[in-house]
Amino acid sequence: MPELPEVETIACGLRPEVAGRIITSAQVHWPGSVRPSPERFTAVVTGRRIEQVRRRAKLLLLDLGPLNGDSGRIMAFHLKMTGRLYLPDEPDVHKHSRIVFTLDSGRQLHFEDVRKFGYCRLFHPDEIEHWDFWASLGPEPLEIDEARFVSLFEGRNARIKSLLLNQAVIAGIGNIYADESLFRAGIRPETPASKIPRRKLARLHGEVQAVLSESIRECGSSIRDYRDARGNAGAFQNSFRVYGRGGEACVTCGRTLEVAKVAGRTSVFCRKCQK
DNA sequence: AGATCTACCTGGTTGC
DNA sequence: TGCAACCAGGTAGATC
Repeated sequence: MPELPEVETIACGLRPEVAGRIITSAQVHWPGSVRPSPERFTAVVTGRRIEQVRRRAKLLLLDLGPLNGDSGRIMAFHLKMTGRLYLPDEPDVHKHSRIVFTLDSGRQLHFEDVRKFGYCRLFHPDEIEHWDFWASLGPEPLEIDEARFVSLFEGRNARIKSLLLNQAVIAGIGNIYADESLFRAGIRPETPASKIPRRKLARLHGEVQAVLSESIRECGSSIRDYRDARGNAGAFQNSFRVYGRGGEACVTCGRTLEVAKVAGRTSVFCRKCQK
């Protein structure tokens, strides 16, 4: 389930292989994975140079250069839960390959997605700002300072975990890093943000940044589907303190970690260490 | 404003 | 072994 660190890892892995390369062909194997239509999608991207590989929130962006004097395009991938973007060693079409790009280097770039929740959308550079999802995205958690971070939550009655997961409040955090950050900050996921003292929100700012940075350093977390651009697993799952550990002992106090649904998501926390 | 539910999907796991 | 039920989770959209 690619969140910010996983998408960042994929972007870094992809960059040296695809930046500067020209897309010589694109095949769409599942129409629902692309917008606009597969015919249009293929026609628009073919022949363009991939100029940059970027990330914004959980979106992986490929900036495509102009063709025949037009404005260039942005390809925005959302991997959702099971999406993968990678360069297989051998050209091939796998069972869940939804889009296969062939590059002028001879290598292929695959967008695989078992559950078909992910997508790739095409935009004109000045058009992406009008995309509702893009326009609604909150700040990047690694670029925001403490005061601004705290101000995102102050006076809000929603539960803190719900706000952390809300991409319009802060962008890029999903279930894993929400639970891990809240554990480290000593805050229970169901706590209304307005009830959390300022100093604890300040601490949460530090812990969110620490968890995300550590995970990026470890090339992300691999649970089931996630792999980086070269097909390798990340290692941060070995550092999980609460996610996926319901019923096990808290690493800090030994108490049994509890599981609850908060904001509709499975949430794991320690009743003793998180208040 | 915010919570809750459903839909979108498939594959792995669990339980009988 | 077979098969059904359940779970994972990001986002949109509807409803209260």
